[in-house]
Amino acid sequence: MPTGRRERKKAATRQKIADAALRLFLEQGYDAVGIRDVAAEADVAVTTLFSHFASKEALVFEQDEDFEQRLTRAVTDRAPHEPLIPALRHEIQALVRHCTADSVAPIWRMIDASPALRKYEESMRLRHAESLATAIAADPDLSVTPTAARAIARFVIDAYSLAREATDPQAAVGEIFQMIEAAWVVTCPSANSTGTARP
Amino acid sequence: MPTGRRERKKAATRQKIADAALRLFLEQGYDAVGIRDVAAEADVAVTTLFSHFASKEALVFEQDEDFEQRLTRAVTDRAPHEPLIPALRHEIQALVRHCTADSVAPIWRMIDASPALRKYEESMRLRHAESLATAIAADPDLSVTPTAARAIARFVIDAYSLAREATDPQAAVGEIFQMIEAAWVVTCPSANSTGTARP
DNA sequence: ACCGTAACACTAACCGTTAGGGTTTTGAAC
DNA sequence: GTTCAAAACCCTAACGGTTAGTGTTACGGT
Repeated sequence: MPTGRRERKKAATRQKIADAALRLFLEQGYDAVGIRDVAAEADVAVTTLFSHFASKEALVFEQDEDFEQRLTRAVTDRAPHEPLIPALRHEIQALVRHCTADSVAPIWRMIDASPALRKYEESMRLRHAESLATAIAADPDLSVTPTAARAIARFVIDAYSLAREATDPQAAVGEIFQMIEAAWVVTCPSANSTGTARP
Repeated sequence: MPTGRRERKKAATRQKIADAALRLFLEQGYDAVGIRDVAAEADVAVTTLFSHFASKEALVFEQDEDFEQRLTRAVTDRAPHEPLIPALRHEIQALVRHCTADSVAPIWRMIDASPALRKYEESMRLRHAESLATAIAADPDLSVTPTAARAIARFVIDAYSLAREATDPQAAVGEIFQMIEAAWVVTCPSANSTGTARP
């Protein structure tokens, strides 16, 4: 039903704001740039900015819904009888690879440098873990208690978070997922071994 | 060297502020009470309040250092050759029991109701996990990689957080620690089984 | 052509937090 | 005791993120 021009203009405004924000943040530092600066640079009113982004921090984590969806889809969209943990490991490996790439490295350096952004990222991760837990608990092939589903979901998010900060991110993912695999196995006594290949 | 009156007066002021804050928060709700209200109720200046507490949220989590110390001491002060995970499980069980007691239940209900407080608690947990990881990595009896130590520390903190929210907190601690035990075992191939007794 | 409404703008404020600068209290050295 | 430095406290004013209130414009469906 919704045709097009309005939505295109809205999306353009949102993008214009996000671009302006990221540019200023990287140029001058997150804390040195005020909301009023961003709004001026994007040529919109402050209230307009806040109608597109819930907070200053949200300007940086513009596309965090992608992250959430990729994780839940790794669970829901996997092939029938494909084991859960390797699927999640694969997805986390891809996500870690993506966020340690050179092109986005300055952004993550900025995030790590700002307490406000770190805090925001942490609370985001809680949301992600809850979504992932729901997806795991909803899978009919798996019969796990709600508590076990939540625990595994947190562990997986922890793996992402820890790997990002590790000196060798890929190796850290492997190491932590070996632990997650072991934790997973004890939740379902009838489970098959799933092979956490790491030479 | 530091004798006494000054410190006693300072501690008294701090306590007066914390008491006033908690009273107002529980009466009227965290978000409905402003810093200026708390300062007025405690009969101190706003700047004085902030010289005792780093933020509004810190008024609620007044004694979070206890939590951190109890966890790290559970690692450092355990008997020689006493296995790590059961010691941690025991401590977490005590902490969960404490924070689900009726006397403090309203406080935690208030925390769960306020996004700002939840966010603050989450970032606190990260600090706690980092301290715990340091304690684990520093234990000469254990030979774990830094990554494994951090992972286990996070899992333990997750256990606390998840158990608090579970319908049966004690059972949740048991369930999650079974998983942690399994994760722990794979980090040190030469480890002994430690018996996660749960009938 | 018309109307409801989504998107945007402007102003003015609220609230947590901090800087700047001053006063009193305390502990200790003399 | 007197004196002195520092600690603890107070006050005012502001800064920066965020929101409410109140329009105005541009779009889309009828």
